[in-house]
Amino acid sequence: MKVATFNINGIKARINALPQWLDEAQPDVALLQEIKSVDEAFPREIFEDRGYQVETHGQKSFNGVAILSKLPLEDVTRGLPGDAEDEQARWIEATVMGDTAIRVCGLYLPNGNPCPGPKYDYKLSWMERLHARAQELLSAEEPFLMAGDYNIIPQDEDARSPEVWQEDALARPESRAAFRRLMNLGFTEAFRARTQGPEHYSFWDYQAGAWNRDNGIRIDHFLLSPQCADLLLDCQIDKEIRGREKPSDHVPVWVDLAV
DNA sequence: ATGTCCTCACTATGAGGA
Repeated sequence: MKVATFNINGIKARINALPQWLDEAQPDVALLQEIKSVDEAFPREIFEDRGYQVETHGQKSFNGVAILSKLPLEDVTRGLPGDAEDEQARWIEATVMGDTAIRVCGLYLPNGNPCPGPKYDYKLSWMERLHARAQELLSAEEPFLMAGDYNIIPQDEDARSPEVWQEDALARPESRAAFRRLMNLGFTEAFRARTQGPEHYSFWDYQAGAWNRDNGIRIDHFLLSPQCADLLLDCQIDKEIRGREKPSDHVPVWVDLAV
């Protein structure tokens, strides 16, 4: 089973590029971030026509996550638990009903800039809620994964120019520590389980010729529960997508699971 | 680390977010 994550940076702007990638990559499940659309305006027919079940958790203008799945989805839930006041659409869960049922969580973790400031505080508190939800899910001792735009550069090797990011919310020590605490619950970061070394990125800024200079960062991640990590066959970054017509600033990352 | 892109607003430039 192939599961992908892709921050599309707006469904309207990616109305051609996203279906084209789906047709080529043929993921069984696609976790989308930054759909920037309310649920009613999401063009679900485009994906239903391709055999995907479509579940969205959108909001106007900003954020918004979705799950596309060729396998049936059950128990879809929307919103990260832990703060009834939080209006931002950044979390969606569903159980993918293949031969082995797998709980998938799609997430768009807050950017957190500028830092320090309220946005950084929100990022860190959101990560505490993520930690709590992860603990709950781990206690079931079943295969599950949490994937999406984490807005975290885990280590210096995950940036072309780490010195530039030192004071940024994506790389600040508190951000990295929160990500490590999450990992230390027992997750496997799928990409690093298979590929070591620098020069692997999932985001290149639109500005300053970042793509042409390969000035990227790796911020889109798959965290696998122990039972899910046992199923991991492969994890790759579809880098080539960034060089296409009207691309997102992120590219898809995917895992192949022995399911 | 700004040479851009995306969305929305009391429509066509500016604000806010990344």
